[in-house]
Amino acid sequence: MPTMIEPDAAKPEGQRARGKAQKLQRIRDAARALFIEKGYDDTTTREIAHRAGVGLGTLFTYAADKRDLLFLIFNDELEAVAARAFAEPSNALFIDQLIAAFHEFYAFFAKQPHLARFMLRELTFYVAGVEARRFQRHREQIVVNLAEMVRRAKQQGGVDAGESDLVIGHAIFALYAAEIRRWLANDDSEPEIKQGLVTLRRTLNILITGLAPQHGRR
Amino acid sequence: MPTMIEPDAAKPEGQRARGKAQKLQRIRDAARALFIEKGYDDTTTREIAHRAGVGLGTLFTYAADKRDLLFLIFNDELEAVAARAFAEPSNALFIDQLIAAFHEFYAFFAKQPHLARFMLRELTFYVAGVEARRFQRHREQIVVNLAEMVRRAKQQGGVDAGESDLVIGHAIFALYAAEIRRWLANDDSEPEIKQGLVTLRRTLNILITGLAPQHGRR
DNA sequence: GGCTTATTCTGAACGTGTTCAGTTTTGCGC
DNA sequence: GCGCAAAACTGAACACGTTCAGAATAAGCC
Repeated sequence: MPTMIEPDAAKPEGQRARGKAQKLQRIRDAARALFIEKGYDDTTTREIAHRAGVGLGTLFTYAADKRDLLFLIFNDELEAVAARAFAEPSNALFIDQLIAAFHEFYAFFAKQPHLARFMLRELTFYVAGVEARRFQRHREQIVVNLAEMVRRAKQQGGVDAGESDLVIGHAIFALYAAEIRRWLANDDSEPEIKQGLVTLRRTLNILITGLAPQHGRR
Repeated sequence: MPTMIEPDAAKPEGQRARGKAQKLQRIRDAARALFIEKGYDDTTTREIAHRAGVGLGTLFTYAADKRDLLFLIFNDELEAVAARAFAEPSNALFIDQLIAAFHEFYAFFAKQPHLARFMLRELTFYVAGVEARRFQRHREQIVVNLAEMVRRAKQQGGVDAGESDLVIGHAIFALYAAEIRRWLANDDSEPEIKQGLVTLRRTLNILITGLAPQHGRR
């Protein structure tokens, strides 16, 4: 069956690009299924390649390394989560705004606590892969979003600090990151979102209220 | 030269224990030298075993895995640093007490920025090795020390927060951990301690002062 | 269609961390 | 000294992540 001039494809893409896209999707699906089924460490790259129906070497033309496969899977979802978290400005109390935003992340990570642990483990410090770098940019974007949230709260009078929005954003993110780690580290069972958010709220409240007495010195 | 009855050893230890102690020391020295010389990733366990004059398998009776070797080397020093950091109570301003304590850690990590990065990378989440667990206990101990510092500051009137000492200790540690990571992540050159502490101070000051306006609402 | 070039794919081969069955050494009672 | 059980040691073997020289395939051109 040769020279069958393009069935119905109106795409400007050649069949090369389509092949790549399909393979990428198969690799993504295979990796996701196996990572969830067997965990990150117990999944071998050979298995992923086999399940995706590609050669072992091919895997590494789509992802820089095994780590990158993990990010390849979750980056899209994670960006969607972030988009939802920082969607529209709110008039609620600043602390409630923060908790509402972070709630999205807690809910997302609670769905795959095991892999969440790995993502949070692997994100510390620089990595080589393209997707890993995307992950880190995404992280920085969250800080920027938090800074923007601080800026608005300042305007509305809910916040009045003598520091730049960005530095404050970093501080908020640091507390969130530490809390979510502690929340996920607890054990292998399904983590309790509500409980995690209560603890996070207490911690963030310290930052908002401050430690020093209102008028005291020393 | 047989039956030479113990040259001058007054130790109650048999020569077995002494042999073990010596080997452990040789392994420590070899690992430290190579890690510093070539970096963590570029050092192989074979090299370490060879340099230490032991078989490859022997290495893993002294450390659970390669990671554990890293902690095996630095745990002692790190505990000494912590002891110095939290030595005696001070009457200085709370923020100055904190900076003075963390200064010890910054100075220590600045000596081996490359390996420091690895330690901070590897410490996230549970690990198998004995030394790695010791490292985590050490981490928790710092939080406890910070909580104690908070308790004293409360008594002296420098701090007046509606939260438990331990929760506050965790928050302080979270901010410190995030800052020291950012400080070390910047590049491969020697990090500037002074600069790092300035940033840390700004961040911790936010926690102490708080974000909310003193009397305002909303 | 044929030819050439660029892209993509592939699995054998490599390097490395880790294990473990077998060997060597030590401690100890006689 | 002499056996003998326990402890410590060892390197060949294994499993896995990653690389790369060459094979296969698509694209472009006549």
